[in-house]
Parts: sequence; C-alpha cells; structure tokens
Amino acid sequence: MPGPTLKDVAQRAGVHPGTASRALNPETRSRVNAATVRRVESAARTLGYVGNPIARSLRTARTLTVGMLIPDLTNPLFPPIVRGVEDVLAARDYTVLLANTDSSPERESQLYDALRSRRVDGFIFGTALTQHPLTTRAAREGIPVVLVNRLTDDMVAPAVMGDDASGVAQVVHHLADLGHTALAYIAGPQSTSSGVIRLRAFRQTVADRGLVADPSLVVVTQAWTEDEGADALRALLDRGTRFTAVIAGNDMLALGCYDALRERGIACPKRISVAGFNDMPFLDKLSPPLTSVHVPTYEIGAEAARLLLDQIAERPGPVRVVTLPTRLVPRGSTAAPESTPH
Amino acid sequence: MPGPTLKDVAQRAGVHPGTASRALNPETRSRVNAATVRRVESAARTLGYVGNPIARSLRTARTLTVGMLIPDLTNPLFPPIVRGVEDVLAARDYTVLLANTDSSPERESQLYDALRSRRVDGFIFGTALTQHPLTTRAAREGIPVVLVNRLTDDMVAPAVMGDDASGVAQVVHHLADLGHTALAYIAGPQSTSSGVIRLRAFRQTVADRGLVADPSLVVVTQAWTEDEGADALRALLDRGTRFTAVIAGNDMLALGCYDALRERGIACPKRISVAGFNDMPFLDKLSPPLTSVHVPTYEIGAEAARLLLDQIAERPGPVRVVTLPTRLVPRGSTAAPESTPH
DNA sequence: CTGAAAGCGCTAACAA
DNA sequence: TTGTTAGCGCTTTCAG
Repeated sequence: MPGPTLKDVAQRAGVHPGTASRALNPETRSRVNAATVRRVESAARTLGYVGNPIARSLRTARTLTVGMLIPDLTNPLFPPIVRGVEDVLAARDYTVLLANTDSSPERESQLYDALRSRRVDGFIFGTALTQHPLTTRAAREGIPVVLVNRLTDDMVAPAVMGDDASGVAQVVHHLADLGHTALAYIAGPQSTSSGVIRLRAFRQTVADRGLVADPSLVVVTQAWTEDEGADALRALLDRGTRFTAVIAGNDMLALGCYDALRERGIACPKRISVAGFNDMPFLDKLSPPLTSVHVPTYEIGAEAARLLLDQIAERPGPVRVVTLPTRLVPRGSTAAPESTPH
Repeated sequence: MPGPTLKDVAQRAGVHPGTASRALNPETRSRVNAATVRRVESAARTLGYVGNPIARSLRTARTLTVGMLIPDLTNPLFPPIVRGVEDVLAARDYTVLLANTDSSPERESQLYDALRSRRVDGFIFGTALTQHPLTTRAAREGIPVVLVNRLTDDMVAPAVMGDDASGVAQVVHHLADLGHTALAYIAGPQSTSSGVIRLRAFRQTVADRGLVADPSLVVVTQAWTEDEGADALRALLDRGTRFTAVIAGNDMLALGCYDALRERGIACPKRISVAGFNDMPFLDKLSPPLTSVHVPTYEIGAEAARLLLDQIAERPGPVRVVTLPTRLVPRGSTAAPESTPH
C-alpha cells in the first residue's frame, strides 16, 4: 500500500536518494550523469515509483494546487469556466480545489482561509461582487490571484472577462437595426461588476445611437433570478412608458420576462422583443428561442488559468485585464416591432 | 508569509511542541491538562496559528482529500451531484479534487493515477460505463470507492443511484393512464448502466401493463446526445410501426425527438407525446414543457459522500447500494392520444 | 500529564 | 557529478 519511496529507488539503482531525486526531476536532471539517470529511471519504472507530492510540498512549500471560488457550480454559467480552468491547469499538473460561496461574503472568506491553510499556490475568484476584501488580502499575503468575470475597483489583480460592453452594444444595435427606438433594460444587481458594466454600456449605446433615453425604461434588480426578471418586467409594463423591446442583464432575468409576458398575454416577439445575456445552454430550445450574447466561458476559464500560472511562475505578463470577445446570437425572440413609430 | 508553526505556539505557551499538538487535536485533547489546553489554545489564537495539513498528511498518511471522476462537468446532470458531494465533505473538512474524463477510459485511468499519487483518501466515480477496471483496481489497492449513478457487474463497491426502474415505470404508467397503448422507447447506450437498467424497466413495465411489446418500437442509441435522439426518432417513424408516445432514455435524447418532430411537422403532444428522464434545468421553459423524471441529484451526491466517509472511517454501513426515489414530473409534452384506439 | 526523540518522503545547500 | 546533511511541520511512540 505505501508504495516504493525514493529511497527504495535509490537503493535499487545503487545511488544516494539525493542523486535519485535529482535524476528524476527534469529541472535538475542535467546536473547528473546520463548513465546514472538511465539507471535511476529504470529502477523507478520497475518499482512503479510515484513521487509523493505531500513530501515534496512540505519541502518546497509549493503544492501544485489552486483554489477556485465560485458562487454556485449549479449556475450554468460556471461549469464551462471551471472546465477551462481545469483543463489548462491539469496539463501543467496542477489540481483545482473548487469551493462554492453561495455569494455569501462570510462563507467566501471562510473558504479562502480553508484553501489558504491547504497551501494553495494561487486563487481564481469567480465571485461577482465589486467589493472584494479577499483580493486585497491575497495581495497583502503575496499570493497570486486572478479574477474571472469581474473587476475590483482598485485593480489589484489581473482579470479575465467577456467583453460585456460590446455584447450589450451589439444587442442594442441589433434591436435598433430592426427598427426599435424605445428599449427597456432590466439591469442586474449593481453590487456586481457585470451589473454595473452592462447597464453603463446600455445607456452609452442608447445615447450613441440616439434612441429614447427615458430613465423610466430602466429597472435595477436585486438578484440575477427569474423571479426578479418577472417582477422587473411587470414594473416596466405598469409604468406605462412605451417600449417595444426589453434587454435583460442576463438570461435568467430574460426567462423571467418570458413568464411575465405570458402572464399578461403579450406576444413575444410580436409585441415585445426580448434579449438576454450569457447564451446559457438550451436557449435555442425555448419558445421563442432566446436571442442572447454568447460569452466565451470556457476560454475565459482557460485564460484565467494561464494568467495564474504566469503569476505563480513570477512571469507577470504585460496584460493585466484580458477581455475576450462576446458575440450576439440572434434568435426568434427579437424581431421588428409591430409598427415602426414615426 | 510562512505563518506561525506549532513550535511557535508551543514556545509561546511554554510547552513542548508535542504537547501543543495534543492540546490542539480534539482526539487527544483529553489527555492534556485542561489549564495547559487553555494556554496552548490562547497562544494559537493570538499567533493566528493554522495547522499545516501538508505536514500532517505526511505524518498521518491521510490527506482529507477525495478524488471525484465525472465524464464532463459541462453536462448539467453533474453539477448538482458535485455540489452534494462537496457540501457534505466540506462540512467534514474534506476537499474534493474533481476531474473530467470525457468518458475516455484511458484518460480515466490516467486521472485515477494522478489522484492516487496525490494520496486522496478515497474516490467517487461518477462515470457511467458498466465496465470499470478502476473499481477493482481500487479495491485491490484497498482504497475506498463509492459509485454514483452506476453499478458495476461485480458489485465490488457501494453505489448510490436514483431509482431508474421506478422512474421509467412511472412514465409508462402515466402514458398508459392517458390512454396510450403503443409506446416507443429510445434507449441510451447499453454500455452504460443507466442505459441497461432503464431499457429493462421499460420492457418490464410494458409487459406488466399489457401494452404493445413490439421490438420494432425500441431503438438503442450510441450516445446520450440530442443528435442520436433525433436519428432514433426518425428511424422509429420510418419503420412505420404505429405509436402515439415515445419515451427517451434521457432528456438530451428527448430534445432530439423535439427536433425530429418539428422537422417532420408532427405536433407534440397532439400526435405524439414525448417524455424524457433526469429533469434537467429549464425543461419547463421548452415548448412544449418536457415531461420528465426527476432524479435527486444533489442528494445522490450528498449520500455518496456520506458513504465514502463511512468507508474511510472503516464504518462499513450495512447498506451497499442506496437507491433514492425518482419522481415523475408531468408537463405539457404528454397528453392523451388523439383518438383512443380500441 | 508532559518531554524527548524519531521520522513521514522529499529537496537543497554544501562538500567532496 | 555525487554523497552528506539538515530539515520542511507535524504526530506519535516511548519514557519519565
């Protein structure tokens, strides 16, 4: 059960453990006689030797592990990101320790400590809050961090994100091109960076494009949930301000719009067009299929992992914030308005 | 950066490191003078001491980590299972090392080795193949394993699964109660235990209920994918054998049925009812909302974690295979057939 | 109840 | 190029 150790290998190869260690480590192999290397390697192979990372870590103070904090794995946004991270890290023999915060700051800080105590070599934070004491804490403790899908105000850590602003702009232009002039917007919580960035981009693009910029066409929600989306659309409809299309800050909010529209007997896209954001799985199966903005989640994760490896290796790349392109995916939920107003 | 060590704590408390260790460990605390314990604890607190699990593991040969192998985190079936596992394990200070096999046996075996070399205390296998050399390997190596969503033929490890047979039976009865007599079945790959169990249950229930048991009403697919589901339904329709409802081995296959039906202009549920299995997220948003069988995925993961902890603690519970109840979720895709045949 | 000592398996100076 | 030595931080015998 407790497998062969380096000492066993050394013994069998007739060398000292130290030499065996050097022979087996690619970094130091060059400093040892080629013949010896071969002898050690063959001994290791016949014994079925596998190094003990625990012992190595104790000595080197590096664990080849990375902590990843996300709000909730069950949210379909995250699995692809996590896979991107894992695929890149696994190729470099790193392992991910994943933890779900459920967006609770206390739990987040608690998990941070737990992972810290496990001596992870770095962190990937996939949590969404703009306020983020952890990031500064990590910076203070000198531990590498990469942010995913979010920014801190102080920009103390590198980040990878989808180009939300461009995504929102694409949706607005898409709808404007279809002939819509009055667009409503359902914004996500302004405590999240996506919430802030997307709303800002909406306002900006609406202004640029010369569309109706009525503040009563914007509702800010408290959470990225279907219920909040439904409530928001109801509020919008009740206000009486005319609009022919609604853009939701993400797909869940858009699903809520579907609910509210159905409940009020309003046809989509005939009377109101709806667009979401994130391009969750199966949106093409909805009725009508939901127009959304595709975010390259897998690539975001992969890139975050690469940045983190760079940081761990103390190769601080020149780029601090990587923005990956988003892409409008037009589907059946957006169409020209019933009658173009003059 | 390298935080205080046990030695520091001991020094500050004026005791030997060995004593400090005993005082801090709940298992051995009783063998230490209460006053001393208090002194050590206060020293630890003021120094902000956190134990080093690496060093502990090296000594105890236990890592408080568990390896979890799943085909693909991106498949919506798995995130809830993983969360169930993580939540239960985290509460016991265990950490999950997650790895995706993409259903490749080579990769699976490779990942097993990688996790083994990291000295995980046990494994949870969420892969689906009936053939599973890894399970026997683990048994031989004396390392605890729990299977999730699958069974091996030799039953060498405990397993947790949804009650697939009951789920399928519920669907069959549901359709029969609606008046259907000729049910088609699209089976998943017979190399997976779910594929086998569900098909068997279908045949059994059809026989029990005295429904049409025509072999040409069954198609076996090569993969649990939408495309395979569409192909299967096309094949079924082309055969010309009459049927008014089709049960798919899982939701992805059912989505494929939607595609094929739409393509042929066949109304669902008007002319053909469709049912899936697993109750993936957002099925209620489809049009028509897909009738499916809910599988308690989170609980399956949680229970698997509990069984694994039992095994690790050498408390082999009496139960070897835990089956959790599944529940039919009737939605709009199933309805009475157009005209009840006599 | 506590101290002393040994050692888990490995790596990294330092010598030779 | 290789051997020697000294731990990494912790637990756990064994004495006392």
